[in-house]
Amino acid sequence: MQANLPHLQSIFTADCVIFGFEEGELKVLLIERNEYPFKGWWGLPGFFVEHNETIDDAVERILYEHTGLRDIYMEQLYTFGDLQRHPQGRVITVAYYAMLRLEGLTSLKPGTDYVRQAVWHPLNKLPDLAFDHHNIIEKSISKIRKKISYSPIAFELLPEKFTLTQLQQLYEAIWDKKLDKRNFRKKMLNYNILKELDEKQRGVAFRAAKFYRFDKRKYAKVFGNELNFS
Amino acid sequence: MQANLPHLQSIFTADCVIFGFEEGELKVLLIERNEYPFKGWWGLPGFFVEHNETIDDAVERILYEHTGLRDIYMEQLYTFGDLQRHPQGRVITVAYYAMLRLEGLTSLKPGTDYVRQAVWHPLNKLPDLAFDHHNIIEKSISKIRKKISYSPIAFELLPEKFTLTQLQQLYEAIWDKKLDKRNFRKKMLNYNILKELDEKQRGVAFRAAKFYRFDKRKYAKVFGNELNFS
DNA sequence: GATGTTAGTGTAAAAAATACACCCTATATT
DNA sequence: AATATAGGGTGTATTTTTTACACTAACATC
Repeated sequence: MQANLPHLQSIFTADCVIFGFEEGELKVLLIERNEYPFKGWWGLPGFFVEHNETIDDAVERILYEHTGLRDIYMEQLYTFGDLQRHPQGRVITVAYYAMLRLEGLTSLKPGTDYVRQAVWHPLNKLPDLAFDHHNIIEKSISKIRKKISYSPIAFELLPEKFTLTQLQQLYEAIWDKKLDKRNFRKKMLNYNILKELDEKQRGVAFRAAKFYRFDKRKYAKVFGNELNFS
Repeated sequence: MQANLPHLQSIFTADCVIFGFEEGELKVLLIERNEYPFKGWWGLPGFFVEHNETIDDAVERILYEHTGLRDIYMEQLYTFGDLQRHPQGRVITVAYYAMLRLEGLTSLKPGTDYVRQAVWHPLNKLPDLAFDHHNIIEKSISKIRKKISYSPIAFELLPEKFTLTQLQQLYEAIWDKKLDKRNFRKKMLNYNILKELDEKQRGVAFRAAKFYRFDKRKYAKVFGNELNFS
């Protein structure tokens, strides 16, 4: 594709799909590539896995180098190994995903020349992407939809303190579907994994909403075991 | 570990976790290795992925070479890349799993010298296994437990025609838990994905049970969409 | 025809899910 | 000060789903 392609450093890489939620919208973290192939394109943070590091370590390192984000718990999504996914030959990539609270994470500083900038993009208006990254993002979304059905990963995407409306909007964004306010609240509160705080919203031009916090201990009790059949 | 280790042909492999169900018991397909490392040990069918084949193709080829099994739909489970999982250095392995009807699959013929024999082993008395294969099997089981909660993959593990009791025993084996017969039947029949056949068991020393068949079309309608929230 | 073994069935009670509409309250506007 | 605006917050009746629970039916064998 381009003259001065770098040598392949290994035949497998790790990619990160980082989701964030802000203003009722799901976003994904993309980087602008500063290196061939796909120089100048947007893509997922991702790079070669070194020979002496585990994949888990690699993906953490790569995310940090590309975006400055640290200590993000990522889960493995899928491994992609199509023959044409990389223009320089078959490169297998292990994709990981994570969900983040988007408060205060607006300015991201890449720590490598391979990346020009890292920017949150709304999921419903993504640019063209390098490699098969569109495909990887698709797969992540469908995994998240399933997962949120039986485990409240949603909390990862919200600030520490959140209102029930924010929580509901998040579910609505992930499922792309309106939910009933009263039923949603009833169900959520019945799980008993939310802790009501004394605090309220401030400076809003309408009745202020109560803040809630997610109770990790209770969560483990409720969702630690499998779904029930009988 | 051993003198004449073969050269590493690539740094990643694909492993197969094949589950079968027979006589109320879950089984997994293991091979006896005829090659270092772990010559003489039991392990999962697995081998190197060639440079010009997709992982999906590789895993299908490997399963065939190791066991003679063909046209088995396998799903990707997880990619394992710990530094110590292979004695010759870091080898990344992509594990796939599948579930099979165990009728008539008793005699398996390996087609490669790497494998001495392929044998079904009951899940609850596995021998010591090569590499991290115990770990891989563990992870497969927990995936199956989750998956069966929201999609009836159980049918893959039963013969074409099965009785409701067989179906129930399968669920009980996967969940390691007794279920109520009446409730189980009611629920299963209510899904409307079973077709009652005219046929009955024959030659059994007690009241013969009706056979059922799994209706794929109806299944897609019922389980095609996600779990519901509101 | 007695025995043993699994197949097959119903109902009442409890729990969960759903559909649905109005008043509350903090600010902004006039 | 009165009013408008916009989201916050709540209850109930109905339906659906889940659960707990025990006996008779059918068939082969002795």
